[in-house]
Amino acid sequence: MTAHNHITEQIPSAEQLLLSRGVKPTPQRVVIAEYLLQTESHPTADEVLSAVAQALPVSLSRATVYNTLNTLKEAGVIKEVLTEPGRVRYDANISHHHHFVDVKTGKIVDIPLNKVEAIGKLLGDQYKVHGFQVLFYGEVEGG
Amino acid sequence: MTAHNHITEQIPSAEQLLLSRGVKPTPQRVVIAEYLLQTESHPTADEVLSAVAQALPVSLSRATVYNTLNTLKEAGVIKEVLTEPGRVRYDANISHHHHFVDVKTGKIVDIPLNKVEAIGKLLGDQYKVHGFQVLFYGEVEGG
DNA sequence: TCATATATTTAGAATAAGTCTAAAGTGAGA
DNA sequence: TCTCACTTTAGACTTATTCTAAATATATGA
Ligand SMILES: [Mn+2]
Ligand SMILES: [Mn+2]
Ligand SMILES: [Zn+2]
Ligand SMILES: [Zn+2]
Repeated sequence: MTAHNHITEQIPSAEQLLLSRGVKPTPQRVVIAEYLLQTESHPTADEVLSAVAQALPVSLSRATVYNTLNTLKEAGVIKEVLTEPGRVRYDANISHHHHFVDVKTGKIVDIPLNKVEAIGKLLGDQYKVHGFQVLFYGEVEGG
Repeated sequence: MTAHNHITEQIPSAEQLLLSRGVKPTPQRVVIAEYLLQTESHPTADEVLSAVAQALPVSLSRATVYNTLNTLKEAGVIKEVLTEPGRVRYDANISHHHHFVDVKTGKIVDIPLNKVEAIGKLLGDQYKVHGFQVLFYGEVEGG
């Protein structure tokens, strides 16, 4: 990495991330991971495809986007976010955090864990909470 | 309602519920509402169809199941529950409560609000919590 | 290097949940 | 009884996602 190469500055980190999780960093995987790492928009597979297709010199197929998203998810690089029926969204923020869905704009923003400590109380003035849902995953005794 | 008619005992309550929400209680709607009111399984549309199709003297089409589930949801009789990609589940428990997904069996059980008050702490010995997700719906300032 | 094995990508077919359409059925009131 | 709005229906359609089978690329190692 040279000092004047400011465009590819962050590429090594996505590559390193994939390598550290045992995922071979192909160009398609790297560019998808980079896109997810720099956005906060929680995009769908389609949104990833259209955002990344032009940024890639080589062509990128729909199947590869889905393959890559599933590979990254299984490797723990990204997480699925389910907010509405029929579409899966993806999030490179794999820390234990939560999401706030703006029902007006559809935007999904991250909520840090500490904001949720007192879940029955207000989130803060900037959020008008219509409702919330807690979804647990685990095992029940005698399930 | 006669004293010896123990089979149709609960039918009036589903009918009354639909009437009270401004939904015309057709036989198809009543039988679907009854099924949802008596189960705790959070069924999908397909599961509703196969559970209810044989219990109904008249035929029941897939489109009517979807129409009815959407009608009941818009009328506030039932709620959608999103737990996994690609399938919507339905819940006649419209109280503000939460869900616990058993990752072993796939069963979804209700969690009352008070259990969730201290969300960072354990749910209780009978639940092994692998993780949880809080999903807010509302509006963000400057969204 | 070359050969070969393995992994990845690809286009397009297939699947599956859900919606739409247009026609037929139903039923409460005029 | 007639009528009109509402409901149900079968099947076509849409859309997100997965599958398939062939083509590419990458890695290994003789
Ligand atoms: Mn999508
Ligand atoms: Mn289903
Ligand atoms: Zn997030
Ligand atoms: Zn429930």
